[in-house]
Amino acid sequence: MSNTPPPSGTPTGGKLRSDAARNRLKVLDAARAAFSESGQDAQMGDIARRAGVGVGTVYRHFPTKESLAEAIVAHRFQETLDFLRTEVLPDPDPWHGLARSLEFCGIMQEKDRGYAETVTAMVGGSGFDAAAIAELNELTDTVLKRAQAEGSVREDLTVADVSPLYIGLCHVVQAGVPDWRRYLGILLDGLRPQPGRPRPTD
Amino acid sequence: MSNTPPPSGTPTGGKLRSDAARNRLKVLDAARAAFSESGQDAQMGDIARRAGVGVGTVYRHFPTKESLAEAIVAHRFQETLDFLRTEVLPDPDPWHGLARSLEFCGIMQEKDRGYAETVTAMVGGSGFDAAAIAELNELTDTVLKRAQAEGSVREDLTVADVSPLYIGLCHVVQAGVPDWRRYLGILLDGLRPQPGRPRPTD
DNA sequence: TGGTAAGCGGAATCGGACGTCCGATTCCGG
DNA sequence: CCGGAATCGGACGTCCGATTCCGCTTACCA
Repeated sequence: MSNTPPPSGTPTGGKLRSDAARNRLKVLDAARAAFSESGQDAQMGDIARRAGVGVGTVYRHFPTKESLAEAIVAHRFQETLDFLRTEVLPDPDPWHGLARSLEFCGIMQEKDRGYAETVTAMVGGSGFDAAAIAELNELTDTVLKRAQAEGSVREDLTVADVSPLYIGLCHVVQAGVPDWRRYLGILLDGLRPQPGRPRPTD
Repeated sequence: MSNTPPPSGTPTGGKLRSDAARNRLKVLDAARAAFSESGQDAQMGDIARRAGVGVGTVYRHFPTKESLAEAIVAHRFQETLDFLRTEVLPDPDPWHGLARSLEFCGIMQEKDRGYAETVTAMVGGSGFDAAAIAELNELTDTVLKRAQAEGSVREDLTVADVSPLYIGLCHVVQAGVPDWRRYLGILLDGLRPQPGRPRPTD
């Protein structure tokens, strides 16, 4: 016992020795690549190799594979928030913004086999930085309300209805459906105000 | 070498000794239960235990875990086809039939953690009884065309557009979204003839 | 520059799942 | 009722990936 190396959450706790800090980044990069390619099947040994580092070093920074995976997920989460903040929220056309945010999810999934897992975690809100979750919901809610205000989205939808769309889309992409954008089109049409069926409440 | 135990595809090749036949069924049942609970993570040892049989027996009937999994998938596939044949096709209301077939998928997924995998395989048509795949497509196509004929579904949809819906839905259910039926509702609305946007071709 | 604690590398260890093997047991035709 | 072919059962071998351990190296400060 007597062992509690720097908690090593994403934010580096105390200062690290310069080489340690450098290695930490190399490991994160390598892990990002490995998880993107292989999802949870990525191997610690492989990550170490890609990082040009020994396994021991990987474990020094992230005590378990799971903790490393979490760090990657958190990073992807931030990337997603960034996109919403800088691209979707400022979009003058709320409907377009909403569509783009879904498309973004599909594109990410194409590049990153682990993205679906991230999305599921985000939506499920499981064990996450509460602030990040809150911001995500707030951003989504804002865009949704704006779109409803301009009449481009049905009135009865809430954030809780939109979240699952991301999950479904990611997995459709993951399953290798080549023109997932067509699927996305169907989803989007389902969000439009429905003429004959104005309020599918319940 | 010199070994090629009864090919052991789903249809029992030659006659089995009575106890062997009995055990084969016990194994299949146990496997069904195990895969339903744990998906691909189900363990051979556990399956044997549930079946009240030694691992050796399991391996006698299914030379690898994968072959056992395939048998289960094939079984689920047949169940699905049965549902389409007996419940959806005869439904006088094609739209209702279509909706029910999607709902069926959600319900199966709730009961069976491995169902999404089955659906993905069915849709991808990977390594499957070609006849079964053909029937699946034909059934779906028939229902879809009927619905289009009565004007309840947009004209531009094809089987290829509908299949991904199943994949997405399964995974939404799998992710634990409690009211996935609401998600299903959005999907279905997206299938309706779209007033302002009649032909999202491309 | 020397001392030293922080870091490093990677061989060795652990654990656990699949699949094999073979002696014991059970069906079934004659 | 018998003999042996077909089956069983489950201990054991194999493989593979995560994690640990520890002697060696290096950054950093007085």
